[in-house]
Amino acid sequence: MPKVETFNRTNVLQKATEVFHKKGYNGTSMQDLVDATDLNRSSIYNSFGSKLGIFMEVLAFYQQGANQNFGKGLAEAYNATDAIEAIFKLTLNDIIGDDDRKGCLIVNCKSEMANQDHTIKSFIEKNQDRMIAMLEDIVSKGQMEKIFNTDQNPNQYALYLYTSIQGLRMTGILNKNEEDLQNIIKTVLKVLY
Amino acid sequence: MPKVETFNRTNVLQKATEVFHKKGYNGTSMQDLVDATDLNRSSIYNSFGSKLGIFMEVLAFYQQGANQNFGKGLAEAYNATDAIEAIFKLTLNDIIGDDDRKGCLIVNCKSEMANQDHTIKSFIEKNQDRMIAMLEDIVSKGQMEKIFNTDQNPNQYALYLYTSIQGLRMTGILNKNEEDLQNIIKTVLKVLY
DNA sequence: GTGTTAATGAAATGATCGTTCCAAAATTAA
DNA sequence: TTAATTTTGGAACGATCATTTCATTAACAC
Repeated sequence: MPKVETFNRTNVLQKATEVFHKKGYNGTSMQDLVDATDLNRSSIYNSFGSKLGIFMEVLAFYQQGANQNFGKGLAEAYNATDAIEAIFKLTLNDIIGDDDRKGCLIVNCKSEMANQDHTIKSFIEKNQDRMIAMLEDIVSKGQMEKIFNTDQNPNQYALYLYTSIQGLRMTGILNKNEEDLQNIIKTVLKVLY
Repeated sequence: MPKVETFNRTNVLQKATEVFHKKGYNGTSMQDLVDATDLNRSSIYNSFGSKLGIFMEVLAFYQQGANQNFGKGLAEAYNATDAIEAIFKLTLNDIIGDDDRKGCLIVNCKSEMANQDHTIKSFIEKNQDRMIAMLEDIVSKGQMEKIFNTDQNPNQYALYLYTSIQGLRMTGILNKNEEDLQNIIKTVLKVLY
């Protein structure tokens, strides 16, 4: 019956993610998206509804990529130490690997929009819940394995680690020295032992 | 000779700061500033040059206010423990006291613009240098007083603390629970002892 | 008071904003 | 091949963007 969507949706989201990541939500125009995706204006609106619509899909796309990375890292971890170090190592690699020093799209989005748009706010709350659940799980296992201390409960340590990751992403925007960043991570994790 | 500037510059910067803080740089329009400051468009351009011009002054104004707060807190500190706790306590109060949960203007600005505008980037680098110098000084004294350990040198600890403060500001945007935030701070500082 | 100078008010600048509209092109079921 | 359906291309929408222009108003030195 109908003509089918011809473009590669993943590819388009990839391109759109790059633009939003580099320029932020308010700094990105529809024209920027048209240029980056090689899609027509109408096609964007037809497929994503609005600027906020495509941005929400971009956020989900970005989050999915990060989750996959974490998943792989955790799969190779033999104990809680490996696991938590994998999380921070992947974050560090993401920081070091980005020559533009854009920071984390989700952290940036939180800073730009969480206090203004309810849809964004609740997306990020869910993202936070997932991150904290993951960290809590690692801490919990580490405490059962007697590798981590029990000075704080897993949820408290998870919120601490989540906070540290956000701080790391912010610092990574201006500090290019890998050794410095590794040192911060070392200090952050020391309290667990 | 000339008619003199009639408006209260501090008052105008105060109002402009509120707007930029709430909506971000790209989210704020010149019309927003006209409405908030009760100044005429021409007067804004006449006195501040451009949107980026007034924003730079807003950043300096905001930074100055924060510095004064830190200064007062540090003046009352008898030792390094008091000092570092004052810094985090003031940060916590700033987070808790803001019902809009806007986060820190400078952290937000870093996330939005540091990778795009060179003037902004260098402002924030200087701000970071000052913050780290202040923290380094506290750590240094604490180590001399034998209150803090010497596992890391003052500069390394300072960067760690700076990173933690940024993380705290990000977490504070969505987490309203003061107890949780205090707990994070406790965990952050534990590594020093 | 007069002359000088700069701040002000209000309108207008061209560019760009996000979004819509509609005819044309393209795809599939029949 | 035809009919049905939806994507596409491109122009256009009104609104808003940051900035400029200029006549008017107000303050100071003399």
